[in-house]
Amino acid sequence: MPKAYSNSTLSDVAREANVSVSTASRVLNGLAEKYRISRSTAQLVRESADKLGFRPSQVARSLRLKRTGLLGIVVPDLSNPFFSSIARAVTVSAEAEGFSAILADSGGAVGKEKTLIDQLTTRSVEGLIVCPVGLNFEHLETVHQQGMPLVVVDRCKANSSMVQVTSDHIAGTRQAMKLLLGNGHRHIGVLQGIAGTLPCDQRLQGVQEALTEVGARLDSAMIAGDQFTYESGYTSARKLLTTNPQITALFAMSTPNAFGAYQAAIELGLRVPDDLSLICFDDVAFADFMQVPLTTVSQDVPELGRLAASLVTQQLVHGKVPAQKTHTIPVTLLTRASVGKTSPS
Amino acid sequence: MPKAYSNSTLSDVAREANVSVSTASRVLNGLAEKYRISRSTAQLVRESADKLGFRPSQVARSLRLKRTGLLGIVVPDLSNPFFSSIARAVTVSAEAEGFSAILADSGGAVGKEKTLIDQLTTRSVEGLIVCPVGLNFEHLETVHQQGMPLVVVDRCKANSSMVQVTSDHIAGTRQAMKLLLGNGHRHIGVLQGIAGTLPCDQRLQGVQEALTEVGARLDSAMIAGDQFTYESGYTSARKLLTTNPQITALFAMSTPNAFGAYQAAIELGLRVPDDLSLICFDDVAFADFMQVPLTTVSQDVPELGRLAASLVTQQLVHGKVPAQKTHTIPVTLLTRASVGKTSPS
DNA sequence: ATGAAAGCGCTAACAT
DNA sequence: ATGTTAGCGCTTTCAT
Repeated sequence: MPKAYSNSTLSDVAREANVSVSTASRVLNGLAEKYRISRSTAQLVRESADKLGFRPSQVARSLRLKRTGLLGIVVPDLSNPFFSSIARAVTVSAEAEGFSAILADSGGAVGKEKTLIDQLTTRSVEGLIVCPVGLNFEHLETVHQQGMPLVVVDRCKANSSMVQVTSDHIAGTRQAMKLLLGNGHRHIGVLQGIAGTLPCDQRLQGVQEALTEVGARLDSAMIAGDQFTYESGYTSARKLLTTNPQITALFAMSTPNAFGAYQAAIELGLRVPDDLSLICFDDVAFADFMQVPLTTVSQDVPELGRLAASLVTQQLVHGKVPAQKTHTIPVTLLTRASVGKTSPS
Repeated sequence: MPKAYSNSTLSDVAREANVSVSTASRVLNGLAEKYRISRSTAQLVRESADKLGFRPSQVARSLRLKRTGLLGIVVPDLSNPFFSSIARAVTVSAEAEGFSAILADSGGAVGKEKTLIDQLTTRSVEGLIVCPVGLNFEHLETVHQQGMPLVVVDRCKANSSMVQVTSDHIAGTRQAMKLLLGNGHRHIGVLQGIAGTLPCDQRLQGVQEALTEVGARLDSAMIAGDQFTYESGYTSARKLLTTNPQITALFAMSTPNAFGAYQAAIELGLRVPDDLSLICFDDVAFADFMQVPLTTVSQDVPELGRLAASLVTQQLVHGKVPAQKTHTIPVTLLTRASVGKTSPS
């Protein structure tokens, strides 16, 4: 019975089979044909390898071949379903192409993100998929310019030469706004995430565009928030709703933002959707079982990850440099119960 | 301005500094003192390294030192918040101890799990944290017996010599059952997950024990289900509720199970908690915003991951072999709204 | 206080 | 059809 995991090396196998290491290497790498190695020798080598439970050292191969088959993936928070879903898609896609992925969690800190990417390059990952914190891209640009295949997901950078994958924030937001506006809402508050990040900026732009089309404009007093978190949603919704009592609808940039807003609404005695409509970007699991099922703009999260992974593996295995820099994934409006019509006044 | 990422090697640095590679290596590894290398030489080496943007190759180091600083983590489904939360805790803890983690998703297939672990060992990971599918442990036992530091999380194996970390399923279930029984429920249906896995078996045992204490017993006709999924919960709840109309409460083994059950209840015209009480193991994000906030037995998921990671890193960096084989993490009953009293009959 | 050289396990160019 | 050998980039023993 061969040991399943051993520390025997190629030279052990060669010795056992009475052949040279090159012959052993060739056979074990399926190059027997090409080198016209006799069937009997090949067979012998394979048996020896089997007997010794030979496992080729990827480390040694990597050093020799200068290819590690390693990808790095960094996200701001893996406990956030949005990012874990991306991480899953990346891992699975990478695996299918023969790559393994080293996972890193930046905790939303740019400094940490930088350190992690540094470590990953030091480990000779062949490609990088990163969901950046989104405010500083210098370290990403640098590593990209040095020739590292790199794909940025979600919090992209405007005007960048890096390959980027993101949802269609503008179209998604416009759909959401269209629903709100079509239902008579004219005083719409915006709960924003991290200002300056592309998802945030583009959603803001979508709001503006939609408003412009109906001859309105976005008052900066109607915008609040600074994180994609529950707390930010709660605090900013409270602020907005007390300062601007004329608000009939809230557009939240994330699900946690929306839940925070919902809580704020309850505390202020506002019923959703009767007194206040609520819509948000991102989707929740089990949204249908919520007190008020949220109407959302749902992103195709696995597709973001899948595409990002494929963009780097295609480049790695087939040398296909992505023709397009910016890849935009469509989103879907999921109409549930949290948006209502304004009462005719 | 030094290049941030380059491909210059140690010998490049040595040449630049007019010293030997050994000296360069020593200085750059902080061994200058120990080898009594002159301050000026050391300084020169550092400057050269800086100038060339030298980044030591971890793969070369790994080959030489036979230490990769790599951990493997495999889970059945990273898009499940339970597992992504574990993965996060593991990654972060590992990182803090100087390790990186390769992430792998088995998709709940034992065969895949086996292949992945095989690949990971081939990549010379120094330790393994695995949330197994939970039905077959041979491959895990094997790799463990070969001396690989390995910690099993969640779906553990009874009577194993492997190091295992899991929640206190029995105590948690008994707490849940105590609540149900205290509220007068005597006809309690059980929605189980993957039969044969330890979490499933122990929860079943907890149900039995609690029932025995009040002089009742668990009828096998009151158990249904075969996965920890929504569908399994839905199907088995429908079956149980139609076959046994006397049921007043359902104990679900997972949150998705519980949501499936909730849907089934709605369709059967049963109100929760008035007509049917519902309680489940695992917790949901935003449970408070559910139509009927679920009463749950909440696991300390991050702690499961943290402990597992620490168990392997402690062994790796300090040679501390875990004294205990089985590590049980306490759980907490979170009383919300889905459990009611039976109507006096 | 520093250097030369072996060798970790593998692949591939260059023999024969 | 198979073997010899250099070398990937690093650490460390042994010299000096």
